[in-house]
Amino acid sequence: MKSNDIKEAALKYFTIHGYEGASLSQIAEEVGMRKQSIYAHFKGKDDLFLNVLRDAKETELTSKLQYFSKVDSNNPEQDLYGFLQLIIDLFQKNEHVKFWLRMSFFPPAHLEEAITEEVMDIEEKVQVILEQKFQGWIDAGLIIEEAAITPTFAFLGVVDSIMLELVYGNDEQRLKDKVTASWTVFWRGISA
Amino acid sequence: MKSNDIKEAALKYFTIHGYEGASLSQIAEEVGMRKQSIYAHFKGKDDLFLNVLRDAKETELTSKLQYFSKVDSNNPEQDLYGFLQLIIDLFQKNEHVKFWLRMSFFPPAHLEEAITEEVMDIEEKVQVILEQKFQGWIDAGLIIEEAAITPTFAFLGVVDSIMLELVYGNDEQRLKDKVTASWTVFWRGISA
DNA sequence: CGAATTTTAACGAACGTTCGTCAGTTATCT
DNA sequence: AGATAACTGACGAACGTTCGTTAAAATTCG
Repeated sequence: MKSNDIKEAALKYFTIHGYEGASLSQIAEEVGMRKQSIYAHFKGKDDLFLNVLRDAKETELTSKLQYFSKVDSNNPEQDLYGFLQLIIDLFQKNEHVKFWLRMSFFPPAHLEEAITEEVMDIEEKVQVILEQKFQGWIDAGLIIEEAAITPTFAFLGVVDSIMLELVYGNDEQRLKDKVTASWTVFWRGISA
Repeated sequence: MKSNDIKEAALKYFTIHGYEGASLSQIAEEVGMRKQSIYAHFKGKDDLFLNVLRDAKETELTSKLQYFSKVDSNNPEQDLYGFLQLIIDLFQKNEHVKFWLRMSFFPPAHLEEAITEEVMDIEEKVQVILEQKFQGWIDAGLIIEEAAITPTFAFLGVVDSIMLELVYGNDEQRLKDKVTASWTVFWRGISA
């Protein structure tokens, strides 16, 4: 399907240059066609963007949900650290994640509403699952006894900070060190 | 000085729409002049942008350095939590910070090198000071005995995650909860 | 002091370029 | 043959930028 090639190229340029900075000419050139031919597949720039956005959302969502449905151990240390590694792997092999991050926090103004809706949808689902997990571990006496929302938010914070370091991403060693540091302190801060 | 009005308006539009999405027409209109008049004060769009960038850098740097030179107590809990509050205050009353954050992580491609240089300069200075502080607290037995870089990186991670939440910024209560959660877990994870 | 001169800051008009988009035509492929 | 998807050509609008000009403010000089 040629539409997928277009979306792939669009993803690349939207990620690097943002919505306003990405031009249909560049995207078309990457695929090996003229920019007008894109209109045989999409209604226009917005339509193309929103399609890429939804693909990115699905990648993001299913990867995360699948991880937590797969692992079901009573080993929070392994599960949580594994999730951090999943994020790192996803980010490095899948351009969708960087695109998703950029558009989550700096969306094109005229599409902010549509984007925020999708972002909040994921955010909420992940938070709910994470909170349930933590509640289970608290009940099992595996981590400190407190409101489940506390380790949930703290962990989401660790995830965010690692994603930022991934975006920054010009120093592999620094990334490893920051992950190790954040994880060490976080785990000490919640383990019973 | 009219130049400052221009820079102020430019800061606003660069922050909201990014480099590519901000137009000189809009910026000029905000100040009450035509876009051509901007060229009496700046060589062009790049020159205007880099001037705004350097202002933002100075605000960012002096605020942070000043905080750590002012407080010199043996109370890391107070100092560190105060720093988080400083970040939040700065962000909410000063548009420079959001601009700085956006351009740090998603710079316009053709200015990436110049921007990265400025960003790394701040990053490094803050890290050095923070690491010295932590070393002092470790030596005084106030926090866990380990390599000073560990709490430093972990704390920088907390700062980053809070800044992201500030950018996201559509839920004041959620911000407070995330700050509280991250801080609680972090502090428990490093306090002796 | 007052006149002459330079500097500053704004302007309208226009430049060449690129943007996203639409219409009509040709080529490809079942 | 008919449908799909590519093409060429053209559109108005906006972009950043340069030009020449004007009016006012600041500076220099007789």
